[in-house]
Amino acid sequence: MVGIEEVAQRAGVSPSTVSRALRGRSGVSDRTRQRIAELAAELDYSISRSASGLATGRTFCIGVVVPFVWRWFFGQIIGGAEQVLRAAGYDLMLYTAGDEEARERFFRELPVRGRVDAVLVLSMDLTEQEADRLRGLDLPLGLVGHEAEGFSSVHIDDRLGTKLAVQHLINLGHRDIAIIQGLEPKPLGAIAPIVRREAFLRTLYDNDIEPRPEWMVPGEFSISGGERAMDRLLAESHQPTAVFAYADELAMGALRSLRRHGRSAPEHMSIVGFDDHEMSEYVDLTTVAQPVRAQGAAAAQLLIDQLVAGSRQNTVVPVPIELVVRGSTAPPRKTAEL
Amino acid sequence: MVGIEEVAQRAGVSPSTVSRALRGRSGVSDRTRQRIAELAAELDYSISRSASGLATGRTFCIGVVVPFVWRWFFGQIIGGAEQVLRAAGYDLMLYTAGDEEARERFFRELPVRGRVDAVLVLSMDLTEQEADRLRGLDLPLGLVGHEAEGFSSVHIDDRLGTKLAVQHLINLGHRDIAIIQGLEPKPLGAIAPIVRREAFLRTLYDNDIEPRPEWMVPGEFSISGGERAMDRLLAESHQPTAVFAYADELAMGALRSLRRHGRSAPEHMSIVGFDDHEMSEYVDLTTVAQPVRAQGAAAAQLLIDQLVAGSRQNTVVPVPIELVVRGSTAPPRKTAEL
DNA sequence: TGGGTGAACGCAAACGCTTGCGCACGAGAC
DNA sequence: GTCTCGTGCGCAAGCGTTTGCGTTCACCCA
Repeated sequence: MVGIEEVAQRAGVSPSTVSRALRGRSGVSDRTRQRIAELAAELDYSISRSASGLATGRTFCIGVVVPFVWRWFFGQIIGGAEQVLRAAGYDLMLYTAGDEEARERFFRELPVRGRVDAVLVLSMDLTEQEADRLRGLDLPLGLVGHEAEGFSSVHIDDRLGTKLAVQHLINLGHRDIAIIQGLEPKPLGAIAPIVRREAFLRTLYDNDIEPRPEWMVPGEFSISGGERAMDRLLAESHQPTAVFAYADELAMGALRSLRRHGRSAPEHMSIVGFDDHEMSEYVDLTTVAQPVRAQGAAAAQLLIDQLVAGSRQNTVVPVPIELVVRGSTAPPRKTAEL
Repeated sequence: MVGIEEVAQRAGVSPSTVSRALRGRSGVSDRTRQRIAELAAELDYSISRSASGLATGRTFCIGVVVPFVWRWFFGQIIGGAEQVLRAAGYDLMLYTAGDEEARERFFRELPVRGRVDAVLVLSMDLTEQEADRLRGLDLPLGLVGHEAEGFSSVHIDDRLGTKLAVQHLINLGHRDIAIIQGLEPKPLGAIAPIVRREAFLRTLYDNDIEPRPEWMVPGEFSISGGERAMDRLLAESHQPTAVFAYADELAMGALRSLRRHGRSAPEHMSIVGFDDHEMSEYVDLTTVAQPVRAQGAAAAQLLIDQLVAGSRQNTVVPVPIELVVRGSTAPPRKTAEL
């Protein structure tokens, strides 16, 4: 492994000059700089990140905390973020904190300490304690999904999205509308489920529809979670004519359950999801589309901006959403009771 | 940020002793060690990774190189790997090298240099040059998907998997079988497409079936890629009764195309995929199942083993596969020409 | 009682890079 | 010809840990 010393010797200059030349600092003549750059390339010199980090206090690394890597949604965001970070010369360090144990451990040990220059948190509703722990790092912080004090953030309007979806159902003539909610509102859950649930209720009220508690079922965040949720709905004596699902994956599970019970959408029941998952077009699901990759990219950019500016100014970027009407929603059958 | 010096002062010992105590080195009395541990916890001391890395030459970081983060398949593998790495005290640094530009850049700049203790490459067919570049790092190397000199690896038997799938179709009575191949065999592509294609041909030959070139269509690795591929097949004057798709995502696209053309599987055409994607059960797709998360975990473990042993011994772990028969395959219609 | 032994710990030199400061030198201004 | 100033560069002191080696001290055995 060739070090800065060797490059310096070959170039006939001191290590300081090599350092300055390579980092683009002033105080080096163009001729020398050029020569050093060539020499470095020729020798395949690569700076020691540890040494550089020790000397400067910067790691050129961004920590990204995510509940699950293997969800399409998160993969997209990470992909978007990575592209921006890479372009800015930063590496991405991945931390998953899906289950409670991993999460507790992450915030206790805070393995990002001294490893990263900024932290990006994806779609996790942080407890005040967790947020504080991160704020204590004194690093630029980013958040995708909602807002929090001390964080730059990028997020959609969950309230509006929910309203778009539910109002769409109502406009089609539905009044018997169920919701498959996200995770149970636990302290460790995401905040979006709560917001969407409230917006769901509000939209019903605004249309003089009385919600029925038995039509508000929780759904674990997965296809099979959605399937089980729909199973429960179908087990009710009186069934809704439409369902709003917290996420497309839940909606897909609902569709599967429907099919297993010999029903289909939208003939027997209309279903609308949220996210516009890659597969949603495939299964012809009406949904609320949000740009996913772009959110990751935008959040990463906010952090980079802070890092290059050296300032700590938190920004909030709203993200547009859109109702995409596909084949899973239609007016209710006259003979809804089948 | 409290450093080792402060812990040392408060404990009334030298930094050396603190270092030894915290790293579990011998030469520290149990009483002192205990005291230091408590003090470190109390002060929320966190070691400077840069400094430690500089002194030891180890980063406790593993680089993971992946073509795309947002594919379900890779997300799963990364998730599996992360869990193992985290448990062993390593962090995960993510590098995506999906398109040619990113890939070329990655192998030229080799940003992992001096940043990681080992490198894990996921499902990328490395050119000899690329593999050499990595070998030049003189670090433990891991590979998921196939084997390569100088790498520990974890992979399935693509040949066998393909044979299982195609033979299944033949056993059902199909003789007019098409293949939707993976990426065109480019230098930068994966090696699996080539292997599966060859195994496909061999299985046909072994059953005295003559392959038809017009029934071997390429498919870009995505749902819409599969859709376009099936469009091409359906445009042929003489059509196959069954299709083997390189991956489930391609198969799903094929199903979509089929439906768009007013056909369906398995009535008009049988379709079998590869991977057992999360969604495959949902769309009732017959496929070759491989454990995905487990492969990531196993590969990570191979690297950890090398790192703790300090030796450089490459191991190859074969991974079992299994044909999962679902509803997308059936015997051909008598009136295949519809 | 003296010498040997091992445990517990401190000293100081790395590790490889960065950067404030100082020096030399040439170019201009007077 | 002196003075000033700016440019280009080297010196050396960090940055926070680790670790080989040396020292101290208590203890044991001859």
